[in-house]
Amino acid sequence: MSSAKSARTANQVIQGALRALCLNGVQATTTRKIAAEAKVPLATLHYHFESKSALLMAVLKHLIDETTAALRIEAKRSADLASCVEQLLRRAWLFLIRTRDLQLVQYELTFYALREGAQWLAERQYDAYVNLYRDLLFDVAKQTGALNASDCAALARFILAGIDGLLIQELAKPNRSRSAKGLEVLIRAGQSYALLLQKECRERNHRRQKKATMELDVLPGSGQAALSV
Amino acid sequence: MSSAKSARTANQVIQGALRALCLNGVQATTTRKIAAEAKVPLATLHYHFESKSALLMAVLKHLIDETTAALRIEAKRSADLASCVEQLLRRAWLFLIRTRDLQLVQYELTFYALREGAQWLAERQYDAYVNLYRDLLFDVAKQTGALNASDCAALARFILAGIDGLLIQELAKPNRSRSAKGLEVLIRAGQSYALLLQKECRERNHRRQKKATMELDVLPGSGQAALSV
DNA sequence: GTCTATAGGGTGATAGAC
DNA sequence: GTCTATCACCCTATAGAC
Repeated sequence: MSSAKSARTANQVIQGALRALCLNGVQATTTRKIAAEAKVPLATLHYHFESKSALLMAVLKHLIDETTAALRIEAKRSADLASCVEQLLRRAWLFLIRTRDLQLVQYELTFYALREGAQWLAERQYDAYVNLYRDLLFDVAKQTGALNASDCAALARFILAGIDGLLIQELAKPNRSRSAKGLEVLIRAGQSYALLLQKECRERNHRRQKKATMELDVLPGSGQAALSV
Repeated sequence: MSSAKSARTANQVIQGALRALCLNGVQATTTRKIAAEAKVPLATLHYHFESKSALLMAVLKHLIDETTAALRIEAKRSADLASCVEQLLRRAWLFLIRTRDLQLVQYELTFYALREGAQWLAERQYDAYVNLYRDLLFDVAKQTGALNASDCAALARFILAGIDGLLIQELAKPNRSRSAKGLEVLIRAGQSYALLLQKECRERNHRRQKKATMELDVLPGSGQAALSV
């Protein structure tokens, strides 16, 4: 039928796959189990997806989109960078813990992607999360002029790494109160790093201004800052 | 033949499994591929290991032991806690990057373990790394009396999480220079956290001493510090 | 687009000779 | 302890009717 119905079925398959993956893990998830969870005949999977691998990659893409969207919505505007870092980490952690099973599947699928020649998808995932955190930080930072975008990206990478590390510890050996303490430490570390970056940023600006004043009637201008990625 | 020969064959199987896992990933590693890599007949696997799953868990155990042993050897004595944190992180990172493929397999196997009812092994892995870092830190900290063992464990967890997060980023989207910068940030963060813990530790000691002096001729003693895990 | 039935092959595990 | 041969099952994917 129409592509609307088709898309609905494809989505139904993805949802079924997600349930099957949560229940069995990537290793033990077969197309038959997916079809059963999605309540579609086995052949329907292969009509909508080129292969099992392609279906699982679609699931990972879905998971990335859902997670980043949820975290973006949960984010609230903060007055300063320090409280932004704090709120961001607290809300992210709360969400990730609440969706523990999905996060476990997401890690499994990421490693699966690395093996299936879908490195691009792992990279996309990485970018999606770094950009998410960077945007949320920059929303606040640009108002106070505290940090430029690339500094925000560096801070975002630090936060992402911290969250990943903490989550993996919680998955490997669950202990909520230990993780809660770890989160507090991470918040402080993130705030300290933000402060350090701000100081460096201010110093760069001062130097640039001084240099610009000195060269004002020597060179015809263009003091654009290089933006390293 | 003797159990010596038997152990040698079992080890040969583990080495073959490791090679097969590096080449194919956990998902695509079959007992046949393992047998081929190990140059043993298929049935030999099942004589030495109860099941494929048991064999893979043995591989993970082997990997944990090898990694912790290597990192322990690479560690050098440091004069103070700050340089201990730095050296520890630098050496660990260098080793992990050099053995990138093994680390990828280790992550895959850990998640596999979580699905195979071998949560205990994931916990053992977690403990092995936390204890490794804690011991290396405490070796230095106890000499200066800077930190007690449980503070060292907290610092160890922070370091472990940071390393894990950094390594996952490098696996998902490889970029050595970006990771190198991330490592520098992590070193500073670890050193800052160490300083914070030292300050707290000193304050605790002062309070305890003051309290002990005040209570000297009121109570009969026992000011043992509680050690939380 | 959806379904039933099945092809074609790979899987983990084992029996039984040596 | 080691090996060959094989079992019994499950896998992904597709052919072809509707």
